[in-house]
Amino acid sequence: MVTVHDVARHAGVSIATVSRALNDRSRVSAATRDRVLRIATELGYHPNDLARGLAGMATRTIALLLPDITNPFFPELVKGVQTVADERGHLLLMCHNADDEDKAIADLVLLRRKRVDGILLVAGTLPGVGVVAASAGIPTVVLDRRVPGLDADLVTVDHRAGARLGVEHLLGLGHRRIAYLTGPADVVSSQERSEGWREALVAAGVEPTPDLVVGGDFTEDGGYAAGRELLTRPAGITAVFAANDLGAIGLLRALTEAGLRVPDDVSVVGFDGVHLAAYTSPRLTTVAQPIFDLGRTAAELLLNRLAAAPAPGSEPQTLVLPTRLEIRNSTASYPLSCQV
Amino acid sequence: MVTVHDVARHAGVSIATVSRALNDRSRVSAATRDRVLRIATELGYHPNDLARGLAGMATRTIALLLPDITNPFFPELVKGVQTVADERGHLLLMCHNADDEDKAIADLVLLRRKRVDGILLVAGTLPGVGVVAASAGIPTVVLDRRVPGLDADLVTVDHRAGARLGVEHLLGLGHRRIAYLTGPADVVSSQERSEGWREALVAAGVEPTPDLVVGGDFTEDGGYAAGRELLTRPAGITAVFAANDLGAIGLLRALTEAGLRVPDDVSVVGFDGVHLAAYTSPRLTTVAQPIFDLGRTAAELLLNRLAAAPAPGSEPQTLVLPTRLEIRNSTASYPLSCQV
DNA sequence: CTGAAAGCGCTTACAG
DNA sequence: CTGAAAGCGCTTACAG
Repeated sequence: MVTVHDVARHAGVSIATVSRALNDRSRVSAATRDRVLRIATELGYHPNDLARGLAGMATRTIALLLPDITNPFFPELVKGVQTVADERGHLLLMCHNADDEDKAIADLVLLRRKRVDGILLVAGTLPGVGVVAASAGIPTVVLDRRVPGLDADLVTVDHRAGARLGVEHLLGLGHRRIAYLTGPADVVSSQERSEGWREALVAAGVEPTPDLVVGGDFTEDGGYAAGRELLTRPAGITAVFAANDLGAIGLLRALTEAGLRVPDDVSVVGFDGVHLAAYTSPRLTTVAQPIFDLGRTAAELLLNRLAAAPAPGSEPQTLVLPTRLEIRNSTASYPLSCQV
Repeated sequence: MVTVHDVARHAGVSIATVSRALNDRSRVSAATRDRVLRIATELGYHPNDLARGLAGMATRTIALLLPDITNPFFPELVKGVQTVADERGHLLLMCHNADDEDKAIADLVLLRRKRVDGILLVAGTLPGVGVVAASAGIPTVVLDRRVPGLDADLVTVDHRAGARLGVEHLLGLGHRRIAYLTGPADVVSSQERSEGWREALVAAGVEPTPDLVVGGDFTEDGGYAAGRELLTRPAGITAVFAANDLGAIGLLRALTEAGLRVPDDVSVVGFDGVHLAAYTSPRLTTVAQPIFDLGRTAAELLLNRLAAAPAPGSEPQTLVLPTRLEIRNSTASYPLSCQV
């Protein structure tokens, strides 16, 4: 490995000058800098980031902690983050914790040892107690879901308002008996979407009775099981609002398998707006989040914080991006529908 | 930040002893070691990996380079890799290059600076020339797709044999005019699947004419466009073999939209066996790769290499895992089908 | 079993 | 503008 010493020797300068030429573009003569740079290139010099970090420099590395890599929501989010990281010359490291808080904490411990500059945290089902401690002192932006107790910037959408949007669409179509396919019980965003469903129903004078709620977990499997369960209920359901698209996809399959037609017999609305939702059969009407922008915005917020002078008095920021109802082919008006 | 010096002072020993107690479990008395360990915990000591790496130790970090995070194939692969990394106490870093070789090279350069111990490389469409150079000297295992010129271990499936499996299934059902939905032209695995399709047809006495081939790119969008294109051809096609599941999903949508029924009017076979393929409508018959095991096996191979004494004479290994035909509901026998 | 010292590759005041 | 020196936090022969 070629080091600053090699470059210094070949250039006939000290290692301090090499370092300055490489980093601090100000306090070195143009001629010297050019020569050093040229020789560094000729020699195939690559700075050792470990040494750099040890000597106190930023590592220009941020980490993204993902709770669930299987949900197509996250790849789209990653793209948004990646775009910004690339633009600003930062390396993006991703760690996957499968919604396991201990794994997330372990990742955080290791990332701290590596002296990452900042962290983008998608909270998932994490209660956050251990995570809050493990991320202490590292600039952090939380994505999509709020972590109780974490005093960090947050970028998210208004899940509750989004859910109302979806349910109001169904109400406007004439549906009254609108079931709700939940996400995992301990995920905050899932809870908020649940409240949105409830509020929209109540506002329309419909009682959100327990027989309208069926438990899911944000996966196709969970949505499928929920669909099978719904079919056994004599609830007169004509529409289902699903807490996320992946669950809706599983639900669609259960309904279709049972011989029901969507949207002729039952209407279905999803949440997230993943790319895939445009390819289901029928194409899924859904409450779309600006997923890419969510990632982009969070990354920008983090990198701006890192670039700014450390301002201890600055309040944590919350950015709420808008959702949008994407009407496709899985919803139809009630008079034209039969009941489940 | 508490350092070895703090621990040493509190324990009344030298930093050398602290280091030994922390790492080398042999050359320190049990009593001393226990005391040091206890004090390190009390003080909340966390070793600085930058310093460790600088001093010559392994970083216990491996990186996974992904060409396409949107394809659900990759999340399942990541899970396999992650499992092994966790078991063996390594941090897994993921980098996404969106099939852009320059980005992959940039990642490789940065990862080298960070002194990752080894690399898992999913090659994607990368021609590999620059990548080969950028990964030189770092233990590397290539996943899924061969990189011409890279003298590294390879874990993959026999794409050609897998494709034959899928096409033979259709031939066995009585289909003759079997179209092929390609992947990106420069992806090796896509090319090999294409050859499998061709071979199976030829072996059955069917000529693989150009009007049977339609171009895709492994995405839903590509599959959809290909489906629209196929519909305009007077080729008498009764079945389509798709180079991957995601493409098949887009194809399904184009066919369905045009009023065709799958499998009654057209049979469709995919490739990959992503979880999602069990949730399409109809459920997709596909040539399944052991995706999770692919990731697991590659990670094990890499970590075994890292653990072993550096053996310069050791030949690069190639591990070929079996594919399996997963018959679901998107294929039916030809006599019962009409033509496109 | 344990300590003093050198060294990993860099950056950054401090002088000049 | 430039160099000599100290220091970042660790590990590892080398002595004892």
